[in-house]
Amino acid sequence: MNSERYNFKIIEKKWQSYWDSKKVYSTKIDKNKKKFYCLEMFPYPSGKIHMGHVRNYTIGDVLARYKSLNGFNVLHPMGWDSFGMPAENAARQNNLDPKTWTEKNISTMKSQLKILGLSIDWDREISTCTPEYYKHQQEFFLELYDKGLVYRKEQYVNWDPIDQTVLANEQVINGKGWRSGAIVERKKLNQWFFKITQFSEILLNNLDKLKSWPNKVKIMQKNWIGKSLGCEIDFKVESSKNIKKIRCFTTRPDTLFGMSFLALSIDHPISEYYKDNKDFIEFKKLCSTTGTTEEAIANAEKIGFKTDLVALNPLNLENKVPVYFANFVLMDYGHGAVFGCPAHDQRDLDFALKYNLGIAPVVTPDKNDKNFKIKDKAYTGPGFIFNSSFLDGLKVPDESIPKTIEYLENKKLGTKKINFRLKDWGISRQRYWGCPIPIVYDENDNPHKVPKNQLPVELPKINQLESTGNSLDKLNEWKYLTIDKKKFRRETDTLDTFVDSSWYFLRFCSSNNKEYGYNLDEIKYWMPVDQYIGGVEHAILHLLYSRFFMQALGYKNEKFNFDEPFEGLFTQGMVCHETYKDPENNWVSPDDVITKDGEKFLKSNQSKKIIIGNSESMSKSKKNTIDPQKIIENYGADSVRLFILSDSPPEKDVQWSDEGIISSYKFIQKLWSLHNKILVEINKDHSKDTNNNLLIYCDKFIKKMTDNLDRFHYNKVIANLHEVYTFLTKEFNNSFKKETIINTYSKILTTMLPVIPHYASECLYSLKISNSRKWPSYNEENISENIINFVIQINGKKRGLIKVERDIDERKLLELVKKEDNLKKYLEGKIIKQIFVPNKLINLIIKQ
RNA sequence: GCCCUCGUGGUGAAAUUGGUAGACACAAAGGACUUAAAAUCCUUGCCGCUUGCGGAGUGCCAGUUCGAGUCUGGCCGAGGGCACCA
Repeated sequence: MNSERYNFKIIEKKWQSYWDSKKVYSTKIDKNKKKFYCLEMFPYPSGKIHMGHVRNYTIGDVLARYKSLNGFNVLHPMGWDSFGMPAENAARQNNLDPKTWTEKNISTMKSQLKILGLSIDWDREISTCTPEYYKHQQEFFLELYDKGLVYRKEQYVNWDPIDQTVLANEQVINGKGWRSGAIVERKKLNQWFFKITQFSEILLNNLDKLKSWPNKVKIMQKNWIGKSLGCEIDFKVESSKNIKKIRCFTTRPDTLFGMSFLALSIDHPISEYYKDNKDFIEFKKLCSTTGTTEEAIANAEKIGFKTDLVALNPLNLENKVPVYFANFVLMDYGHGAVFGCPAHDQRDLDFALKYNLGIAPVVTPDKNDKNFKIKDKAYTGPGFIFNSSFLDGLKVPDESIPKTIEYLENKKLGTKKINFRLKDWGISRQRYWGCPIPIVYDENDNPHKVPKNQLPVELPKINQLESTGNSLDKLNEWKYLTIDKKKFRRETDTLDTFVDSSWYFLRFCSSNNKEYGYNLDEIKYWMPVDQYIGGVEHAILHLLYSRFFMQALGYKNEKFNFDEPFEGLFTQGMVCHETYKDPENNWVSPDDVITKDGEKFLKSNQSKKIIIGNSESMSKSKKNTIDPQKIIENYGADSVRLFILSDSPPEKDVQWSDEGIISSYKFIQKLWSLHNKILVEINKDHSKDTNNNLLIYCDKFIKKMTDNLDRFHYNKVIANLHEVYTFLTKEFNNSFKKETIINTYSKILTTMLPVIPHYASECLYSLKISNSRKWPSYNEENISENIINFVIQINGKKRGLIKVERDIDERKLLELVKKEDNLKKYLEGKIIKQIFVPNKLINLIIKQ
């Protein structure tokens, strides 16, 4: 009998080298098999893997292994999102080049991922910072250029003064750079753009097709694209200046009769007329102090600057209203001008109340209430138009908006217009460590494509980066070149790293294809990604850009047989840990904390008590991280996988706990001693089974495992494993035939393969059964037991539970109920109603 | 301010279509084994009276229903997202 402890160190290594040497997870096209493309968001090689990676890749690995057991041809690749700023920052700090730093990190992290026992096809590994990868990206850039989807324009950009780089709008968080945290400045630069707005409509509409995406993400993207249907209206202006009209965009033309002012953005062209006006300059200054982000301004006071202009209501020329500059109107949406209808827009109402402007309601919620009044809350709900001359009686909003637009168009007063909030994607970055843009400029500053045969434009090697700004721009021997005796200057900006990750899933389908970024046959077989798994922080940027890339690449020549890159999306929660501080308010790592008598102290100075803070997602800045490598070394990969899945559903945050990982480790040890007990039991070879409990339970168990794996309820999968352990420990006090044990137990072990692959492989191996690894099926008939617990309710309350035969009828059951001694006291009186749910419950309504 | 999501024991959570609330695990307490400790195993959601039984109970208040954690309305609280988007 083999009763020694389960030695994960030997066994995990053994199986990992077996999988490696046999290339078990390397994948090829097999048209006889259904494919499954399982992809986790590839990591940025920042140094070492963290628990977030462990969770992300464990979830993906469980799925990949499960699908593979179910007969799918599974593509499960991994790579490195290896361009980006941290490499530059680290290189500056350590006086080395970003390439060396990045390559070292990749090698560390790859070895760490390997000891997790992931079923990854490493033959397809890619790294975005290699010329083999970005060569194709440069080709795509030029393709998009030819298609008119790339353009250059001068624009105000978000300038990060610390990182000396430009940020996309999406990368500015509360007016600060998303990485450096510096307050963002406005600066005018020549920039390259991808014309993502060309696909606004399709990117919006396709969201409906994405049935297996979280609703939350779809709503975020929908809001981001921000389609609104409305109307452009030119307001005639009476003015001493040369101003004839002001164009506004509105989604509520039906409230025109309630107009009492017109408001302009401070950046509106008309502001030119006031640029020398001292009061206006003061006003502009005042606006800038309130900040530009919505949340800061949300509760800020609405303020305005009254001009000497007067605007005319196109539907009622008698109605002449003042024109203001106002802090709540944005220049980069619509035309930077709105008409104010205080009764039906809260901002307009706040503004009107401050400046004593008219508040005329034109929508009433109740058709008969013609005296509807507005106090301090604007009415934006449905209703009927009134006080509006020929518009009166129209139903809001279904009739009123289209009818008003129709009227305005007929009278040539306005034009129906669809507006999107989405802006084009600025892709230029003033950085060294990124993909070079394959463009050169002639002496007149006209851009030219770098010829295809000269691709890739390789990033020149640099020994030491300049302390700030773009080192590439200062590298004259690279920057200036001659083609056909003409002098050129290279584009020294590099591409936003979101470009790198916008097509990597295509590259994985044919990582080694030299001719082109992908091979169309491979794409047609593998794409789309069946399940994409990653953090919700990429809900908008990365996912939207990837969706755009598919549209852009497939655009016109329609090469792809799919619209959307990611069929299914799963966003996993974060890994959290308590935060610790010493009495001096410094963050303390869990490694430096010791527990004594239920209280925590600083390990190096045990008189210092630790202040325990909230559990927050693991981050270096709060020092509440746990190093996965150490945990794997101490407890094994299977224990870590088991724990990271066990406590919370994968889509929610999970708390890391030392007790939890120890408990998972112990559970595997317990499974192992049970396993050895079962091996002994098999050899006893009883001639027949004493009962059929094992068979019934096994089928029930497989059904539960199957259901829970299908629905991503991995925490319940772990619970099922605990249950089957408890069941088996009890059941093996009975005797079963060798055949029965092998049949059921090998199925049970097979279901463990996705979660704890090393352990389950070892157990199956020691059972000496054939190597065919197939997800077990279950017999639905076995699951329905013959004796069931029937719930007895009296007046809606559960009063008893009786064991009866399956499919018992109502009459028979009632007889049994009446015989039950402890139910008799509830049954005094007359049964006036009874509800019978077959095989479940009976509810007796009794009147006393 | 708007949009979305979520409120279940000391804690993380289960409860597929409305039908046995608290599976599974962590912590704590008690018990068993042991000379003792560790390890292991068992018991325990709350309140009330003697093992048993009874009562209340899924953020709060109503409603629908024979029956509500689950459905509807209102309120309170937490988290996430955002663009004052007209």
